[in-house]
Amino acid sequence: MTLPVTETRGEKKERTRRAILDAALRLSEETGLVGLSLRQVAKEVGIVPTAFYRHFASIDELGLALVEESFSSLRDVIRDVRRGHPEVEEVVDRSVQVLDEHVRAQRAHFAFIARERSGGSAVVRSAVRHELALFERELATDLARLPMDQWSAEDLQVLSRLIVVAMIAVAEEILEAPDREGPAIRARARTQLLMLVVGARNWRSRRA
Amino acid sequence: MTLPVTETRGEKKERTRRAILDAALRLSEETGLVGLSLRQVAKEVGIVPTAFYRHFASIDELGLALVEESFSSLRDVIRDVRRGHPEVEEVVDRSVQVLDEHVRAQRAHFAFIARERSGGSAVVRSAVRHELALFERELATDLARLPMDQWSAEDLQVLSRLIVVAMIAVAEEILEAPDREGPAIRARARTQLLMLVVGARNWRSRRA
DNA sequence: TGTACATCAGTGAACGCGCGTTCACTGATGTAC
DNA sequence: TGTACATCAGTGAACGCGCGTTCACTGATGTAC
Repeated sequence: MTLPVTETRGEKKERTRRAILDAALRLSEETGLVGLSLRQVAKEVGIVPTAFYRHFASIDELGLALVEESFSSLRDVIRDVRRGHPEVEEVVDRSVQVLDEHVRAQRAHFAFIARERSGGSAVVRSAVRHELALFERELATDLARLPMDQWSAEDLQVLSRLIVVAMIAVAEEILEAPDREGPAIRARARTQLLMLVVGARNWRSRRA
Repeated sequence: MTLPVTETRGEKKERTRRAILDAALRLSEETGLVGLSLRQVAKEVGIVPTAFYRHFASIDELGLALVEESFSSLRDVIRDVRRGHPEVEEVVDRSVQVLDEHVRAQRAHFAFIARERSGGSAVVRSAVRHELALFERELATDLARLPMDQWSAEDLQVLSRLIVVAMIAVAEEILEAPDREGPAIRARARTQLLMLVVGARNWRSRRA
């Protein structure tokens, strides 16, 4: 334990808030956010149930905070891929590698998105879907920078959707499979993205 | 009401069982299967809570029955596409049309699969994933009949996965969007499948 | 630096509620003779 | 066809439990002077 002497009231509160978020993330991996009770979270954190209200007005509000956190982790994937400014030839390999690393490093965040996207609480579910829609658009603008500038905005959006749903499925596989299956999953993910890229490359000519 | 005189005890029981399944399907559309209580279902059906046990040992067992029903509806999609024995050129249009019809006709079944695939009950979730894996393999054998016979089994499997996750996403869009957006969703679904087909057509040559 | 007061994270008792499950039961339907 | 008994879907009371939420509180930290 850190020395309480050096900790201000605000720092202590923030630490408890953090503990609540972590406990909720951990406990909801088994039951989903709907299966989570305020009392369970409080018990896990080591506070009395009513103290929960000093930090969040409800489990739903806690859920919205987790949506933000989790999507921050998701955006890190794009940012990290982009940071390597890979050539077109290697963008697939780099994307799969970065996705795999981030999913393993932030399991709970990716599991949260995959689960709560169709999970129980209407308010959290719609927040997740909203963020996913934004994320798809961000990806579409990234794709527009690749040499596919003859594409319509609609087609970029469709490709972006295909990539996002495929990669969510890959993330789910990574999360639920034992580590030793990692190489096979990455190989399949690579094939999936390559098929999408091949489709994309040949798209304009087929339409013309 | 039908005349009770003509109904045997077995028929009456089957009718109640059916009512329980329908009530569960309806009620769980709002809360997911986890959010569903035995008492809610019983109340909706118009029986006393304890009578539930004459039909199912638990909500999970009820859930497994719904998994079977729902996948029967999903398989109807493939079967109906196949029945039209479409030429390669029209298989995309026919698939989108059939999917759209079936999703609208059996909303609750498709919503159930999409939701419980990552939903709360471990036993139901794993049943859904198992069935989805079987379904993907069935689709892969169907794809093998199309003129892509040089493909490896692994690549067929990957393509099949891509199609399934994309079409589940389409089904989710159809389910949550108002009817008037139907044409736009179908157009996007068509573009998605076409991109996948274009990728598939050009796949072998790219690898060689 | 010392004192008096305000703030507020966390406490603990208490509430009413819906839950799954038990149990002994009822009475209509089905079956054996 | 009539009677005596078995079956079993559905009833109704009762249980203990965990839930979210209320309320008045404590006592350490922070602030004004």
